[in-house]
Amino acid sequence: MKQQEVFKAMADPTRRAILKRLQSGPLNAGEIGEAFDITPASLSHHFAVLKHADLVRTERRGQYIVYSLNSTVFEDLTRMLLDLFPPRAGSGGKR
Amino acid sequence: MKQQEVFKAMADPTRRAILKRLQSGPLNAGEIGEAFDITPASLSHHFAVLKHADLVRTERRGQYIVYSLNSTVFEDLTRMLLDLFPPRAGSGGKR
DNA sequence: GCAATATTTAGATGATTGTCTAATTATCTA
DNA sequence: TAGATAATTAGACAATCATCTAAATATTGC
Repeated sequence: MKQQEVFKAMADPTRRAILKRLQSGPLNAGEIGEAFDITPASLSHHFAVLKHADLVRTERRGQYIVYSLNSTVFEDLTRMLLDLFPPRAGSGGKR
Repeated sequence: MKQQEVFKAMADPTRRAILKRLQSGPLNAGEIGEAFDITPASLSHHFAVLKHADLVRTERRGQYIVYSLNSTVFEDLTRMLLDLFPPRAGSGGKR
């Protein structure tokens, strides 16, 4: 997995919002864009970054291109963070 | 917590390496710097970013300034990521 | 095939970022 | 107090980034 690409992708608030928007299920580019005040071109750029980091998957559905979260990478991401911040006794865990 | 600052701080490979270096315990700026081929000034800049994101704590110890991981923020970070990527049934967990 | 719609690509621009050198601040010790 | 060491701050510079407009590509339905 491209650790650097993933972290870079997550560094932008718009991209994080896109990921959050996709939690409720796959959406096409236009539907995702409704929530943001940027041009389709800019949005497309963010999609490219997310795709390059393997955080989202795409599938053409006729005229539309449908985006969805790539859940397998999230496990990698979790591992990545646990590696950076190994939980210590007494921290985290229960709420 | 400043979500944006944290993600931005994590986006740089040198800063992630610094965090990783601090896993084994507190170190002063010079000790941390030995591992990297950058000037003290650049290193200091990275420290400032990490501090601003509240990922590290500092304490002056005489001539030296000692850096250590701020473990409380890691829990926040974990929550932040679980929020972005809520684990779904059948994903993650066992290996 | 053609017009309409959805999305991406190309190219440009201003802002942010990582790095450097030089100067400054803080601390120790002789 | 003066010199040495540790680290930061200030200012500059090249590279990267988020955004835009304009043009290109892909698909649908008449």
